[in-house]
Amino acid sequence: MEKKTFYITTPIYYPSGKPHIGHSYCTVASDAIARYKRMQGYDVMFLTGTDEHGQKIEQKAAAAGITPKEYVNGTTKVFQDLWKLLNISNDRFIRTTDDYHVRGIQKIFRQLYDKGEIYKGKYEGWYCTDCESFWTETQLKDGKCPDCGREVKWESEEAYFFKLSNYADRLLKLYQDHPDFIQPESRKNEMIAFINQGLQDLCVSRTSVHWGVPVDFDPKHTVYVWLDALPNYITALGYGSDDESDLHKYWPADVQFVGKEIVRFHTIIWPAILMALGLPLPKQVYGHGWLLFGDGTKMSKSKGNVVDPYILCERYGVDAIRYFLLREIPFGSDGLFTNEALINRINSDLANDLGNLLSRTTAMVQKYFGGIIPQEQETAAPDAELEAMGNALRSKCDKAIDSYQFSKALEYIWQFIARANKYVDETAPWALGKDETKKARLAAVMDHLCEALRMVSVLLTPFMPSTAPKIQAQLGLSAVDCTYERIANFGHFPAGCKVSKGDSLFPRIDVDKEIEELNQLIPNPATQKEPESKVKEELAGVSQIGIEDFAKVELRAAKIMDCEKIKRAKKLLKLTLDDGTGEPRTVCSGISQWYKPEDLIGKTIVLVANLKPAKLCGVESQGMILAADAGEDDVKVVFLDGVPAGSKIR
RNA sequence: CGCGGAGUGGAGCAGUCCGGUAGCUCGUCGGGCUCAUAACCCGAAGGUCAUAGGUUCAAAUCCUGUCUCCGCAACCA
Repeated sequence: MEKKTFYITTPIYYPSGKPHIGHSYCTVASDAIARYKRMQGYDVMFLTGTDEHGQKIEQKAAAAGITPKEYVNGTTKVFQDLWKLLNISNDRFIRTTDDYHVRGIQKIFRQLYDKGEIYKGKYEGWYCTDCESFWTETQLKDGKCPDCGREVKWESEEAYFFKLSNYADRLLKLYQDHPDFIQPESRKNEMIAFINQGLQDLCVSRTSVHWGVPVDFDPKHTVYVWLDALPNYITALGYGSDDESDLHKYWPADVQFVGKEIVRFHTIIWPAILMALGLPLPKQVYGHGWLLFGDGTKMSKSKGNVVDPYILCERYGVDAIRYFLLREIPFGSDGLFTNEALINRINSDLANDLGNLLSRTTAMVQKYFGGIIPQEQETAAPDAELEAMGNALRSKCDKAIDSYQFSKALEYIWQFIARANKYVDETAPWALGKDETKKARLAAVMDHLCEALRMVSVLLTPFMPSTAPKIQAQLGLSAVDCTYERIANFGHFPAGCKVSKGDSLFPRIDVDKEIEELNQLIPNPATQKEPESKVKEELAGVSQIGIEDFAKVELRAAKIMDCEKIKRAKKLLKLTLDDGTGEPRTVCSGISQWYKPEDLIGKTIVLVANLKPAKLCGVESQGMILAADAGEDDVKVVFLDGVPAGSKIR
């Protein structure tokens, strides 16, 4: 009989830098599912990979003086090495630069074009010739290219578009007919709201980006990220190649794990592409939460507050990290990542509960029976409760796993571990050991403890793939004793196992000492100050100007007549100024964080009077006022006292 | 009135859809045990469930207003 299949994917990561703990989180979660399903007997396909095209990579490579391909060869290797370190059991690893993927994408593009799902149109925006980049109005800095600061022009570029706008109804129907398609539930409403705002057709090619898959029938176009990256989930299975057997075997995916920030792409664009191709849709897209730091900020490369998975694995072991990620944070929600929480979990769950249970059990079997539990056993009252819990354990975990509630599954396992520890107390084997007539009872107690640990070890295998075998080795178990089938219920600890006390699974960590050392290794983003060098750089970065340049700036004293918050804006105050001309003048200033309107009314400030007006949050700002960056997160407006409005300042 | 999430004992969370003794983990305090990684077991203290109203016999849970925090969007000219 054919085995049932199970296809699970992670997003393909963008290798423009080193992977951080957030990448690890999603991948470890997927791995646990993949391993669990394999254990249950599924024919599993577990895919991860890297999204290697695009302008950012092109630029990074250029900066490094190497080709984009050389660049991604290096960075992708880092990802692959990390997955190896983290014991990730992916069956395939797709790189969007792989030949088969490129061919698959070209075929998809052509197919959609032939079907009329893709058409040629114009992409418009502000264009910087030097950077060969389009920018939206809002990306511009001072009306100029945010990258190089040069002038930009309103230009249009020929581009291909995917008729995403045609799919709104079908997508809404999809969500309605398959309520589980988007998980967790709360994200679904966001997607519905997004669709109801109106879907635009999607630009799927660029002529300004060269590092990507060329459109084979129009090679000056490069396939843009959506149509390049998303279909990796099917090109990895051979879509568009000579051999599509894997596609037929595994597609549609059973679940696709993605970060909540890309749920939109995976639940709107991706299904629309599949509909256009006439392919079945994934059964579920699961948007997991983010790992946040103690101060609640998101983990990201740009903020430089990346927790290094390598350092963590090196210090605590891979399984401890895997355990923490899956146990601490309910999968759908955001969670805090703190050193304290990590060490606490390791100490209390892994060292005290699990490690210590194994340690005390093996020590006693060795001490009382020389390592082999006698078969002559006598049961007693406390046994029943432990047995009952053991009997229910596997199905409880199955259920939690089926809804991807890792923390729940682990919680059940730990409830059982706690029960086993309590069982030791109830049965007091050290007392039994002193009485020769109680040997049979003692044997039963040891058997129960070893059996509990056996079941635990099997259930932990998907989560902690290197710890589980260590437990089994100390219990003297062989592989055939450690299958999913053999933990359906309690009571199958094999006779004659040679139990021996081994090394501690997880040594206890001295919290205070460790935190101190960690903080030196991993800078705490909450307390870390901006590097001083940056300030110096900025000072040095301003080149000298002549007085004629300064004369171009018209500074005038102006009195604040009125001031109010701009409702839609978080940071902006709208100031009405008397600049001496008699005409009131409106200026916006991003200082609402530091000043209340009533604090400002009546004060006199320095106005940059000849600044080109700009629209901010719908309000035209005719100039700017001077203020000082007084510190890390502090701004002080420059006030003038006793100067008539309109006075020139030089 | 932009969209969304959240406010529950010292900390982190569950419970909210489907009203009915406020629960879990860690921490604190007291006790027990000694097989074990000073681990394990038992017990206790500690919460007006952000706030103000409303519905109800009954509200953390439903409704309305308010405040605060966090993402996203849009702006520190």
